Amino acid sequence: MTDVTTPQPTPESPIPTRERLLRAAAGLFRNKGYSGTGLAELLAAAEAPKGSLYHHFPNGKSDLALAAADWASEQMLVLIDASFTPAPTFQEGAKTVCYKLAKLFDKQGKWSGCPVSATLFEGPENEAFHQHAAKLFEGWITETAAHARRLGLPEAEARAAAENFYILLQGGWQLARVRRDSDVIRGLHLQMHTPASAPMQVQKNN
Amino acid sequence: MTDVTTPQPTPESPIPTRERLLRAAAGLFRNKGYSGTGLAELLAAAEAPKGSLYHHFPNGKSDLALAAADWASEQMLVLIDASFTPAPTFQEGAKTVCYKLAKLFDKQGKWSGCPVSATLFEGPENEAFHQHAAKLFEGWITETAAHARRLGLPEAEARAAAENFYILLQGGWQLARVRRDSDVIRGLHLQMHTPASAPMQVQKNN
DNA sequence: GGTGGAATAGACCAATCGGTCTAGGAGGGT
DNA sequence: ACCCTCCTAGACCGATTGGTCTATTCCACC
Repeated sequence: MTDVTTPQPTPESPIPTRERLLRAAAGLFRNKGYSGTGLAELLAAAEAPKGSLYHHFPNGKSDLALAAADWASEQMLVLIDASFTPAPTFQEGAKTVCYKLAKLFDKQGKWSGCPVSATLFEGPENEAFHQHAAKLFEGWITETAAHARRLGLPEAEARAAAENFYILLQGGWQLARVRRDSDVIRGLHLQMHTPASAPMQVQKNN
Repeated sequence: MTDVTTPQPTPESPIPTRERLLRAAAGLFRNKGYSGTGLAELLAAAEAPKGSLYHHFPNGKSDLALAAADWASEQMLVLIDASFTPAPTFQEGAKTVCYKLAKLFDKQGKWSGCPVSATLFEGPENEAFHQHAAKLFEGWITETAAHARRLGLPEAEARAAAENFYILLQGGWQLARVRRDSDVIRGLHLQMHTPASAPMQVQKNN
């Protein structure tokens, strides 16, 4: 979830080809979709020749897409953990996730979509792609639910809260993208379903 | 938002070519994305020759995409109006929208994405595409906000409630798609942000 | 019945697609 | 020095892409 767009081959840390490919793929797929990204463009962005691609990912574009989705998903999990672990409450953790994501969006001027969905939703109508996406998404929810439980939410509510948070995040992500306004994401936590909290008042930024 | 996938040239109502193209485009783009859909496949689905496409949409695929997004958006607006107009409260209207959408998904076995975002988010990085998508999305929100106002929500809350509903809908749509489970959408209204309502308890389907 | 525009039909095109394949370079092990 | 393996490099391929163009059909109108 860090800077994805630029491979930036820093002299002291020459990013290995395989990871350059992953980063370029994740970045491009997020912006232009799986089928919207050509191999030529991808290889140019990764500064890698075609031979390297098919060496590291024998099945070519589809292999790369799955791996790139994994990579991006992992970044998201790291962000989730980093946000919830030090949080005093689930609400606070969720808020931190929103703010971190919003900040990321601001930093990298591009308004990319969710990497996993962008990569895997279309692509070939391949069932493997769909199941892969499903697995990654459920991973986010499961991880979030674990934090919810740890932070004191009862078993039943924990999973529901995680799902709800995920839904808000995806929807907000999309609206933020279409408006190019990261404040949409920052405001999400105010909308969160809080089963046993005080009645909240609407305080959006517009 | 009705049956999109099958052009079905019923003998008594021979759907005009232009609309066959729109339906086929909306249906295919939802499933495979803009760049994931080839003209050949599209024309086959619409049972129209290439000449007709470029007659009705001089700029070809991109023109068709914009028009198809308009068409799909209009269907959505109809569904929104049909749901909110007879509703006694905003909550009830929103619930109806969810249920109608879920039913549609069940009926047409395919788990397509949101037509507007699928069509317009990728596609060419074209700025026109982005602005078109933004306009359509805001249209949904504005329409929903109008119903909210009509149903008694104070001005400030009306727009926020509409936005929140839209965010939930988009997020839920995506989760439902990845799980192939329309109940996700049916359960959305329970998650709705209800500024001044009684505390709600979590009642998800799993 | 003829005429003109709207619409249909599909052959055709350059460009690009994803993918294959061979050749060469880099570097450690012996 | 030699080899062997990992990786890079890009020429090359058939298939498919979106788009153009000409010919033909259809039908309302005079």
